[in-house]
Amino acid sequence: MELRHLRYFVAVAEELNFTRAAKRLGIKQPPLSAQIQQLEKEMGTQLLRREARGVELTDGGKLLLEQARIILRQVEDATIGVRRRARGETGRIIIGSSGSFFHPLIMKILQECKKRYPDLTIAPEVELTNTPLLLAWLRTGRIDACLFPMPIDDSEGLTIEPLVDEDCVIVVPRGHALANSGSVSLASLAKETFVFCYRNFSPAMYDSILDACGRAGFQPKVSQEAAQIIAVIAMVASGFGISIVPRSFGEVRLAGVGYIDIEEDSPRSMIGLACRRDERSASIKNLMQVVRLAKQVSVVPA
Amino acid sequence: MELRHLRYFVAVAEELNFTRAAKRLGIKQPPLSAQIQQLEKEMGTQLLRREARGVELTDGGKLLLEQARIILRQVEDATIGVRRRARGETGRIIIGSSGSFFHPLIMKILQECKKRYPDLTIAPEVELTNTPLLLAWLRTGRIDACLFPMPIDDSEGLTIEPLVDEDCVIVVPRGHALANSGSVSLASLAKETFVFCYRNFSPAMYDSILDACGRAGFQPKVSQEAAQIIAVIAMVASGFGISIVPRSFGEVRLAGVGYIDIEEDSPRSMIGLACRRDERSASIKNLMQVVRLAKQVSVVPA
DNA sequence: TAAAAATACTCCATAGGTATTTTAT
DNA sequence: ATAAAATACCTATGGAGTATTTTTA
Repeated sequence: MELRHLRYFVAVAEELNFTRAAKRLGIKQPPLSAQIQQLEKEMGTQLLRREARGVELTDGGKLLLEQARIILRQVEDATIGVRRRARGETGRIIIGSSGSFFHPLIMKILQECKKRYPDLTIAPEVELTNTPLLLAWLRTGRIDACLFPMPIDDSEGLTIEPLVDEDCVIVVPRGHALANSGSVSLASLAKETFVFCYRNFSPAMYDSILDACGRAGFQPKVSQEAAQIIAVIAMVASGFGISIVPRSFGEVRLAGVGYIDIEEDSPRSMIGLACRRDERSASIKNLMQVVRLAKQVSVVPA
Repeated sequence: MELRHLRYFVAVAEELNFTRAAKRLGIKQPPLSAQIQQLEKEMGTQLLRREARGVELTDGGKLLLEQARIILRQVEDATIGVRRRARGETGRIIIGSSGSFFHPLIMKILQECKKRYPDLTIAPEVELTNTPLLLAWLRTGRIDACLFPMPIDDSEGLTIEPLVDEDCVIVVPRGHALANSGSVSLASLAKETFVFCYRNFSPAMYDSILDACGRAGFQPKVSQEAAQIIAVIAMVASGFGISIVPRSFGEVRLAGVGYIDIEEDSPRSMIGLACRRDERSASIKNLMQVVRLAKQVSVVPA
């Protein structure tokens, strides 16, 4: 059986007249009769009762009419769906990230993507992990794109779109000596004890902070390490020490912590969106394109 | 697009190799390539990425593979379904009846039908009505088959399969003079007042009862008429009079009534199943056939 | 170099057209 | 007598086969 048989059958079943159906189909009556006879032979039963005035449907014909309409509709829908999928307008992108990112630009990009491609789902990879593993996941295809703290040591084979470049702030527990300072220099933190994320969580940020401290003349004493920045802030609140986090984490208004600006030479936190350089999926290219455009429009140079 | 394109595409998508797919399809590789190229042209996008070692699916190709499998499955299912429908193994038969019939043979036939054709639904016409209207409904196709009290005046164009032939019993209210009689003659009811169904409800049964009374030497005095036999029995219970109903209605154990046998020359209640003589639907023919066979097996001559 | 798909062509099966017959009012 | 489908036969599109080239790991 071919779709032609179904298309022809639906025409005859709707017109209840071979001649009119043939005209509607743009073919002549005899070949139409022949095709319907083929179909009846394959079905092993009559589908249409030929009466003197037109034709009527048999029980089998009635059922086939229903089914054929559904099938033909589905073929059309599939065609449209495949075209949209190929254009990257539908589908599901799994996007990874080491922990949560609070920068408003990231939210803006996800919103913009939803606006342009409402049928494209951007799903976060649920398992939280660290940068090296995310890199491996991106390369093997477990995830399609990933938010990374930049720079990445090993960006071989990846396309990276820089997204966020912000400074850091100091997190101190309520009651700390510096809690009421408007801003302080890094050097004044030389005697403090610190809580940081494991270096693996984000080598780039870790090194950026340690480099800045080095330039300020000290090596921070680390009392405690955590697996996420949120956990770091919670630990600061619990008195494990102070910490340095990207400015956008100042949004996390945990009871018991305060944020202080860093006077000059703050470590910078940079985040980029990465995908495989040889990526063929239009949806992922669309996402990267949205990032590129959104930055142009909204990031005002400081 | 034709189903051929989908069949070929599924083969290639599953083998991920044109040559093997062609072999599986029983055609050669070049025409298979040509068909897939046609499909890609119609879809307006690449479906398969041809790599040196075999091929891989694009996003659009992945979606089409899913959809094509569904469509091809649906075509197969439709084919099987149409064949079954044509054989009368599936579908829905609307069966009419004037009121409820309690004869066990009727139940037996419905059960037998369910057993032989489990996917064939026999649905009762819900609107209760009378014999002449049911006849019209059967002729116009509102119902497909109908249980009728026999004989029918106007059986033109119908096929009728006799189903039940039983005698009648007398219904009396509790406390009636005859309530404890084992059996009585019709003649002894000459002075009673009666409750009957409207003649239109079932002309055959009405006439059968009146004829029997006539032969017994009296014309029953009718105090009240009802639209269903069940209602008649309820009215007897309420003291409107006595009545005569088919024996199988003795199953209706309404509080306040008793049933008494009729000594010789009882009116007979006959029920037949009718369908249109020119009926083409195999399912309805199957139902009639079940009636024919069930009678042969189970009706033991008295 | 080898494996696999694409290209170029040829052929023929069959979809579709034309003319006519059959069928049932 | 008419309307409509079936039959018979012809035409030609395009699906499939054969031979060869191209491509890439």
